[in-house]
Amino acid sequence: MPEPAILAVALPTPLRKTFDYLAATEPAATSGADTWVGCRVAVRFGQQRLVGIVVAVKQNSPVDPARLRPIEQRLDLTPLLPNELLELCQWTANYYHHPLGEVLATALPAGLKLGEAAERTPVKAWQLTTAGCQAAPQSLARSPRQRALLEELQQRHQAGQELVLHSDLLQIGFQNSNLKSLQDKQLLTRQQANYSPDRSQPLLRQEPLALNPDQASALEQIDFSGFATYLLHGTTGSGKTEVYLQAIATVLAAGQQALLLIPEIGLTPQMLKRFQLRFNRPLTIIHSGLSDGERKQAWLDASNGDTDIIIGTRSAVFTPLPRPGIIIIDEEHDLSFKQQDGLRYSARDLAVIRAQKLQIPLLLGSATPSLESLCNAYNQRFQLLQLPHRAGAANPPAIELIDLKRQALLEGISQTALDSIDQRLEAAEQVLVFINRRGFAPTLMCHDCGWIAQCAHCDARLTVHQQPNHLHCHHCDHQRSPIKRCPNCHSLQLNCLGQGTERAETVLRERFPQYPVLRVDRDSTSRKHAMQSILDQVNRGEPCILVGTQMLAKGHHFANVTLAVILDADSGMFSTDFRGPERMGQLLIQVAGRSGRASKPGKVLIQTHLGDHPLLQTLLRQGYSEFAKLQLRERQLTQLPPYRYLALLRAESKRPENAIELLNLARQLALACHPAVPQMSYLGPLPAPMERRNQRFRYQLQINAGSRAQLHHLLQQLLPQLEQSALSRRARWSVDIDPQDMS
DNA sequence: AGCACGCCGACT
DNA sequence: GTCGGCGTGCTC
Repeated sequence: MPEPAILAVALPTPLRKTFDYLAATEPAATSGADTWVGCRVAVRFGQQRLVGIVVAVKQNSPVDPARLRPIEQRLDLTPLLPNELLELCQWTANYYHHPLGEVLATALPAGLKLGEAAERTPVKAWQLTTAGCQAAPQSLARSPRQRALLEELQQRHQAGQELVLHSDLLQIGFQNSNLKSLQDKQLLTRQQANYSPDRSQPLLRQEPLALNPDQASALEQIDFSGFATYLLHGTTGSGKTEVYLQAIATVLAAGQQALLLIPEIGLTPQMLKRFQLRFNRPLTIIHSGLSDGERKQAWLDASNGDTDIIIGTRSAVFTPLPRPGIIIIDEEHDLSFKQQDGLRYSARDLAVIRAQKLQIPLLLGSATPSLESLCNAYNQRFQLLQLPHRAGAANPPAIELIDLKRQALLEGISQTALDSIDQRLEAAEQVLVFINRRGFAPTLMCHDCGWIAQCAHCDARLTVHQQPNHLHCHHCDHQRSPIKRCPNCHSLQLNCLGQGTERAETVLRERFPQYPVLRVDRDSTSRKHAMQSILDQVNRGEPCILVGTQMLAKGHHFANVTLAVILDADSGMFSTDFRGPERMGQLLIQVAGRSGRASKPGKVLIQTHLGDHPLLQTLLRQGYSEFAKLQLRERQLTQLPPYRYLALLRAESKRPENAIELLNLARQLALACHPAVPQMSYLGPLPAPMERRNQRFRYQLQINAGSRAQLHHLLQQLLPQLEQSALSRRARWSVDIDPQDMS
């Protein structure tokens, strides 16, 4: 009898290694070594039962054979993860220095991760009974819908279709009650069917739009026969989506699948509708509102090749694609493509690796590409495609700075801005007021003694909210009742300092009482359908003022907005994060893009105290590309990404010394591996920008390297040593490769 | 991470 | 006398 094979299993634990188990011995379950890899197994791990994934089969193990346990159960007879995805996960684990088991757990939908059967829930379908096949439709003359239904089913039956999907029947206009009636008459029975897509219709449901020369040229340059990354830099309103649609049409026509990644709140109903109306092909959307069951279903549909277009957020980069044709990332600069906890991966960067492995094109689109991507375009790693003009007759908005120095302000809004708002409303047009802070005011201060309302758990001020009236910490979610009297000097003179969306809303309502003021931020849109009802009202086109945060800057199309006012352009320029200016530039251009998209000319007013700032001036006078070049030059001079490669070691603990000592050890170990030289520098341990957050003290050690290979080599040596130290258990710590947010 | 084991402080 | 705090060690 041959010895049982040994399986290397990746388990969802923070340990950076796989564990060896003996394969089950029943002959049925051990048919051929190859089929093990990519299958899930249930195993005992210490005292717990876990589900892991077999990543290799071998004949012997470095572990004492007596200590090897057999697996408890084989959960898949055929690999759940195709080789290509498993390799992508392995690459991810290496690159982000994260345990493979946790990478795989991130890649799989929750149900499959926990060991549920990899089966799709059968869909509801109907089948005619013998009586139903023979029944004369005329016998149902008294109920025309039932008669029509019977005729429909008999027709399909004659065409050889036994099972008809419930959803198909609803879609062509039949009601649940019609089906129920025929069921009661025993003319049909309920069945379960496996979903199988109907691709008999022509690919296009709707004629594509005519491309302008820029769009046509961009599309022509995409080589669908192999791997390349294309950076589609298209001004807001230049028609990027049409390029996506036609690129997708090309791969669908070749019988392939398309994967489109979008930012977390980026998928507007308008855009979704365009994709649904364009193609007669199955389309799956993977969004945050899906239940675990729906997620599993979507994943398995993609895996079985039963869906042709997959639209999803960050984690959808791990969707299986048996017939891959293209990957597209919309708004590639968006921060939400980088996961900010646990496995801190960038879906954009993983997409590059995946497209390369799959030998398919990757299309990155943005009106404000990240400096990383622009740099890759300039050094020929990405191919730059440009759409410099707005589609149709739309002209770019006129952008003006309002110098706030010496200006009288009404709660942060200048007279110039108020006058412009007035004009636009009088002209029956709409206005957008952007302010990147929710709540009423960011600070509550005692006028008599200077006391400031602080969060009890963080080094942060409590934000004043008035709807409902309370104080709220935006960093740890701590809330408390409003304060009327200063706890320090008992004065009643408590002042709200600074502006938030609620305050801007209040002021604008008072100043423009005859027009509706609609606030759009996380608080005002948390109720279900609240966002939709606001959008509906705006789309009716009547004059109104929209006040809101970043939520307004993402993707929406407001045909009648002709003025955008940015209340505070300065905060990004003073940010502790070196990416602050880049983010601010992107935000300004994105907000500006909301104004005047149709035939009406748009205007953008930017309030600032830094009117002469060279970055702002370049952005306004020469556009985003020149602004980006200026920023890139600065990054080169200051030795920062994309010219250098960063890793951030973060540590936090209730007692500050635990985190600091851990990072001190990390620094020592790092220095032992690689002394500090210009090619490899260490910064820290330093307190994080907010030292105390949620009752924990946070510190970081930044490693700045001139080459990726050196950085990874260092971490490969450093992390196992760090893990072995007892200090590593006294603080929570994590590694962030290519950190996007340094806080 | 989970879970067990082990060793000290304030409770029925 | 025990319940439970968290420090330490281990998981094929």
